[in-house]
Amino acid sequence: MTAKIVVLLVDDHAVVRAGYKTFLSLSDKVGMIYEAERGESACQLYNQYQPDIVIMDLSMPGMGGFESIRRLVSRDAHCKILVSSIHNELVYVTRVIKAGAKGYITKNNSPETLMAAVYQVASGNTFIEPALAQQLAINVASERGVSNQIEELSPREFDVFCLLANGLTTRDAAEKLCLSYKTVCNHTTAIKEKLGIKTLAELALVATRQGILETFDRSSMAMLEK
Amino acid sequence: MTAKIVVLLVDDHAVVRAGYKTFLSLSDKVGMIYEAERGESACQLYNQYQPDIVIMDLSMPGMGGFESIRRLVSRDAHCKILVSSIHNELVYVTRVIKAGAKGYITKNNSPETLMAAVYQVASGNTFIEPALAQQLAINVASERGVSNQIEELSPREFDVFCLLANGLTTRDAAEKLCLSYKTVCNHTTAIKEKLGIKTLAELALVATRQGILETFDRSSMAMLEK
DNA sequence: TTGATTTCAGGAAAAATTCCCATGACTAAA
DNA sequence: TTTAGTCATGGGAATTTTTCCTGAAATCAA
Repeated sequence: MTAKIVVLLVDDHAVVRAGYKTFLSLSDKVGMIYEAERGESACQLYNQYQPDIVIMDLSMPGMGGFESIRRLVSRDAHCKILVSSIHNELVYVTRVIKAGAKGYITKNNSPETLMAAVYQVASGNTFIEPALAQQLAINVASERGVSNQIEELSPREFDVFCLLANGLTTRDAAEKLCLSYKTVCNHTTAIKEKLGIKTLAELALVATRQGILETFDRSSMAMLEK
Repeated sequence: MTAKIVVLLVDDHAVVRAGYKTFLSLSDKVGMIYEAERGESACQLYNQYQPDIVIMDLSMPGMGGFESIRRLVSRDAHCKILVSSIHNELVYVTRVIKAGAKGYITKNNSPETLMAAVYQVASGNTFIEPALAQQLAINVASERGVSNQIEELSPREFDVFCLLANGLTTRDAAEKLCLSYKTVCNHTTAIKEKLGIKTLAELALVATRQGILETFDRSSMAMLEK
């Protein structure tokens, strides 16, 4: 057996990091575990320790998970990133893989599944959570784009889409993405065009209906629908 | 000190539960820790073990955190629920407390804060995360109700609000309401001001969270106003 | 009646958006 | 290697939307 797996854990929630550490330490193949709260420090720690695998949460403050993935990959093309997300929507899976991650699992998995994913990714393979992989396969086979028009958005457009859907102004989104205001304007126009919508409100509705935005209180909404 | 604190942990993510267990076991005042993946089983386990405190995640599949709180409280009015959420929006705090929870903290807290919250709630007090409590106090003091600013909209403003929330453009809304475009613009500005929002996307989000959708005619609006 | 509030809307100014264009980077095909 | 295509980025000008201020008419409660 080779050396132990060095892990970099990126998640803004201390509780969640503690959970991962507990799970990971069940295996004797895992060595040092470094932790980062956000994307910025993750990049720095990555360079410093050269971990065998990065386990990353998607929804983080600051630059966010997607941008973090892109940066890590642009620095080191062989960077092995396993995304662990609370989202079980297919849109995310495809996006994340496109961005350069090597694996995707949701957080409601057993330690065993997590470790299986870690081994796979750390040894250079890919790992998509079986249930999601199934759905993905079906979707692809049935010729229907994963989530219709949203899939047609370019990666950058998707970034902008997410921020706008969350209620950010064009200016705020530009700042968050470190882009010119005009660029975001142009992306926004393209997004509206592709999705066939006119207002930001529609954009937010599309996002919520696709489950891209967590609406927090689904139960009471379900009640209203009846 | 009396007997140890019996905890019921409700979160659909195994990793997160593991994190809590790690944090909680740092204290010798915590005794048994039971776990539930979702609201349904939480109710059952609650009856079975009568825990001193329930630590609950908000965003869960199935009945969801919100509904779970209501059920637990309706069964046992003295049920002590500490909500631990990834959301740091005030809306959630107030709604959760209204639903009957006794505490609210976000997930990016230290073990110490978590334990402080657990002690407080378990011993019959309440605990709101300090930072959020601050904001809440400020909001209340400045007279702006947190969640139901919608109540402050005038009837006409509410009409406009509903249309915009459904994705209509200002022009379309004006036509639908037989108003001048400028009038609708002005109403929109007033609405944004009252709700403290900047974009139509936010408007749509507020509407979804309040469960207001496709309520065009005045009759159903009158119902909502009560 | 009086004062407060709501509804309506116009004009001028400010801000946001669209549309068109150009650049550089990258990729896939010929 | 050349070519063609896409993507991301943003500038400039024109256009559209929104804000802000103003006032008039209507309603309502005290």
